[in-house]
Amino acid sequence: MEQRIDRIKNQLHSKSYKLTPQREATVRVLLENEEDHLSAEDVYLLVKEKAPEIGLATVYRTLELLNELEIVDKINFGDGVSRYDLRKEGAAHFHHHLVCIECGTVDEIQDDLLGEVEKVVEKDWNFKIKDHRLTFHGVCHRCQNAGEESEAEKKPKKRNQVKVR
Amino acid sequence: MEQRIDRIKNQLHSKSYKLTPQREATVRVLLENEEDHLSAEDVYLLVKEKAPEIGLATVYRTLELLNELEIVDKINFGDGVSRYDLRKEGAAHFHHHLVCIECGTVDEIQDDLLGEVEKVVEKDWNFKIKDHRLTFHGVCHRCQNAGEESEAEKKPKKRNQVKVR
DNA sequence: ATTAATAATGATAATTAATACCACTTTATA
DNA sequence: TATAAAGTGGTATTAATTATCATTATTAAT
Repeated sequence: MEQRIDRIKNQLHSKSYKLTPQREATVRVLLENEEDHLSAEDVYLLVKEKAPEIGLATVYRTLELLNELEIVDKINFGDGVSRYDLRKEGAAHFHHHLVCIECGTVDEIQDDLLGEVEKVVEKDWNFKIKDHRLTFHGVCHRCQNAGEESEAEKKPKKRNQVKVR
Repeated sequence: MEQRIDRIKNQLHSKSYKLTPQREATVRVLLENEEDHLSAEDVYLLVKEKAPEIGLATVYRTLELLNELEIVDKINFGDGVSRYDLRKEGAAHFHHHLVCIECGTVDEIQDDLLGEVEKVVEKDWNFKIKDHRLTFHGVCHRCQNAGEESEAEKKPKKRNQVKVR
């Protein structure tokens, strides 16, 4: 965790930005909720718990900055809000997502599924790929088994689930 | 064109919706601009040229309806507006997009690039895929050749290009 | 055909995510 | 230290979308 913060600090410094306390608090929230897909509002509320004096505008600015530096990726699952997803360190490509249309959960796929596809696109369409977004919408393994599931096994819904309107 | 409208009319009727004059005007705009990726506002302005009495709310409602019936797909390229894209008739899957970060143009890929990938996802993640979104961000063939291009060849920018903030 | 119920529309108000603005504070630099 | 530059917080503003509601079609029932 601390090493991760240090590396992010260096990334900022290398572009002559500072890791201010507000920015650090924001980064910590992102790290502590790495498996989630938080909206700016979500991040704001979580940061406020630890640093109540922070302003919403600063959170937006920080997320925008982190996005420009490719520390986070801004994604949109079609529910009206942008969400911010930390890039995995050392990942060659942005990961993919599985959005469940039943429960709203978003799972991540870290595997590079698009290697071959990207070769085809670059060659056949003469398109220089810089980034990609791949999201599948469907029914997750949990909801497929929902009938067989005992009451005790049912996981509570999380507050920051994606809910497509 | 007329046959296409007829089939859409039937799709609506089969779910007991009517193809009202307003809905038909909206569908016509979508058909006449099939290669574009219009926002609701874009559609509204174009419909208004032919049927000035139409209201913005009706356009939004119609697009929402067409989306539910899977006649159009609602997509978001990260520039803050939803765009509406007609499904190709008989297409097994929603097509893919190439968004140019230089000129903002969106090109479409009709080929099914994800057949194998989807098999893997369904099997390895036990995820029942209903839909997908695949977008590549990068530099289009036109912008890669921009230097070699003569003044006369430069195409004017289109009004409804996607411009990522 | 007339009426009652239902569906659809248009105008506009309300909502909400995101951005702009501006006075103030902190940090770096001459 | 002074002085510029960078960053922040609060709030106003913008802009996309949705909600509301009175009015107008359309359909179904009598």
